[in-house]
Amino acid sequence: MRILQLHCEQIEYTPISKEISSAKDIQKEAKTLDNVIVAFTAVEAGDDSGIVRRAAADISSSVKKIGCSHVLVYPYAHLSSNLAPPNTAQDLLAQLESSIDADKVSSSPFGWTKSYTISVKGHPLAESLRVFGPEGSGDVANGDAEPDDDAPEALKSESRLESTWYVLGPDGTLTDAEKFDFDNHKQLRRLFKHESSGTRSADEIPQHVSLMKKIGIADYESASDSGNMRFFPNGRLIKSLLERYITDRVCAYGASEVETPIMYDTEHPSMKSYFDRFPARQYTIDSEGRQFFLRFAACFGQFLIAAHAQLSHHNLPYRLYELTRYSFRREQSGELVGLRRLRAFTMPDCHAFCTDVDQAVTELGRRFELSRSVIGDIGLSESDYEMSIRLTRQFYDENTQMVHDMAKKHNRPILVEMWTERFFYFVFKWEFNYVDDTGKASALSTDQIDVENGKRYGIKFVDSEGQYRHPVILHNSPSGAIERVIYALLENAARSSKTGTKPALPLWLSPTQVRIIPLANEFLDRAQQIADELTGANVRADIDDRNESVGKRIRQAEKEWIHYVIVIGKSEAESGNISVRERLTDKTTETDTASLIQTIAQATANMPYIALNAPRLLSARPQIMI
RNA sequence: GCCAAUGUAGCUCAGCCUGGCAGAGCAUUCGCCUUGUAAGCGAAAGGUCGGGGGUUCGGAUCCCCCCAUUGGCUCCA
Repeated sequence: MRILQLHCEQIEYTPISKEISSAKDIQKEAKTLDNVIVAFTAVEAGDDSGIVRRAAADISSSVKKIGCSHVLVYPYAHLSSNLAPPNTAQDLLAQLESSIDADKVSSSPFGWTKSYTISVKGHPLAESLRVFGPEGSGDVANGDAEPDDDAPEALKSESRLESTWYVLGPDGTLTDAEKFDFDNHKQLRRLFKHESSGTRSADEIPQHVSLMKKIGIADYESASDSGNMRFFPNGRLIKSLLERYITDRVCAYGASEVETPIMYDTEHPSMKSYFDRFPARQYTIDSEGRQFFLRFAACFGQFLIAAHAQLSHHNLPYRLYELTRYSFRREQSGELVGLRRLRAFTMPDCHAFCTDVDQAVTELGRRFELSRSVIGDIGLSESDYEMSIRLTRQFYDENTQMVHDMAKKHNRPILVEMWTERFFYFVFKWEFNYVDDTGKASALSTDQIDVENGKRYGIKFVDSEGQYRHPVILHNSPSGAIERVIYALLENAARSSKTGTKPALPLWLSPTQVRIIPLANEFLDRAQQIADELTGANVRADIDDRNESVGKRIRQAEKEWIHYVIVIGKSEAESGNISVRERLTDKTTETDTASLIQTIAQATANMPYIALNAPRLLSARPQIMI
């Protein structure tokens, strides 16, 4: 049985014509009801009185919570593709109507096509979908309703979730977070407040929102859904470089890259029980009567591949990797901000299938080092992020040494949330969080020890004694979402400009690394030669050949955060040298192309190179930057 | 999703309170200048004042609804 429950200002419906012969004859007149909970109900094959009782109890509890005591039961076949026979449905609907505990319960006619107009109230409990199956199968609640008796196990558990907050020092001391002296760890205090209480104070727009537009990285696309960004050439280039770098590193660590579908059948047994564990907001898509959801991570695709593989303990850890473009999460509209929180985002997602928790713990250590190294090479320093750990007390007691080793490596205090029992699929999880100047914390890198999904997805390996066992699974994103990395880099740039340093992107990510400015048209050929030399040495160089003053073109290069500017005039054309202005030091030096190439090669060593993603001549380039 | 603020030229914003010709700077185009390290000079073009409805002789301006962005709440697998 499926019930779409709507708290309405008003509903007006008019019976039009009989659809089935067993429908009762009635008068075709319009009916209007005000302030009413409308329960659009589809009775499905296999439904019985027990299910009706649970559905009635659920609606009754909504009546109490919402404080509206008029219910309209509205037969609505369109909620299901697996309907009960009409006679059964009519019986059960009548039972439902009489079992709801409310001052007034009415129903609209069964078996008639009806036209209706409806206006639904706007409050958190106004809309919810309930699916009631046979006893024990787990009912599903969706929408904004609070967890109640028919909510999934995970939600019920979460509401009585008991956790304690600590701070773990590099030396292994565990201090009650409330008693910890945060004076020298201001960002960690912000993280603690953000994670534990949820109260924040920010009255300014995060800096990266204007920066992402100003330097031509990304923008909102009003023709799409909120939280789906468009990336301009500069942004696409930066994303490509980050994606390539992270993918190379994950493959070098030992993962095999795969590609999996972005949509999955909601009725697939593994998905169904996963949803029951994590009823989240998804995009859904209909195709020939099947309903699909857009993936919110790469887990499903990789798990289904692993379930298909013939695994033995010799193969483990088995590491799969995918760069998801995209992962989709239909976050509430009020939660979306710039590049920090999106509905469609790019995420490196690497799973490792391990024989047991011990092997998982060892593997986790390797991935911790990988993540630290990746996040550092990308351009974020250790002081830019704070670490947090979530774990069960039992896991802590059994793996104290490993947790303390991580703390020692991190070498700064770590925020710890410890649960008395396990509610989620993981027993342990660490995260690096970027804390921005508005006090918001966002997770970047993360890894988790999953002790549940091996079984759920039927992933098996043969152990040394010939027995089938389910692996323990690690879920790692070494960098976090790519968009979020760009957000962190931009926020960092904005922060440095507040302290008097010029804002900049790391050189290896700069869309233009060298700008060449010919003083007059006659020097354009020489500028082209230099640009050719630089390009040949994997340096992104372009030429501002516009008929503008030198001052203006320098200023333009400054606004684009271009690290090196070369001005070519008469003396350079004659001497063969170049005059290079280095933006961060504000110094102009006379040198030659080869040594500039060497300087740049050293500063971008080991990082990938992708060619300029725009016409070389600025005169040929439309303006996107603001 | 809820509450609040904001939405005017490609961008940043004035005008709105107190209704009466749609404005500025930057960017764009054209012309002049032929440039030496953060804005050379002049002119032109550029508008569904977020969308819809209402009040009014007349609405960017007042009222209602909707959409988007941002902040707070909630949420964040």
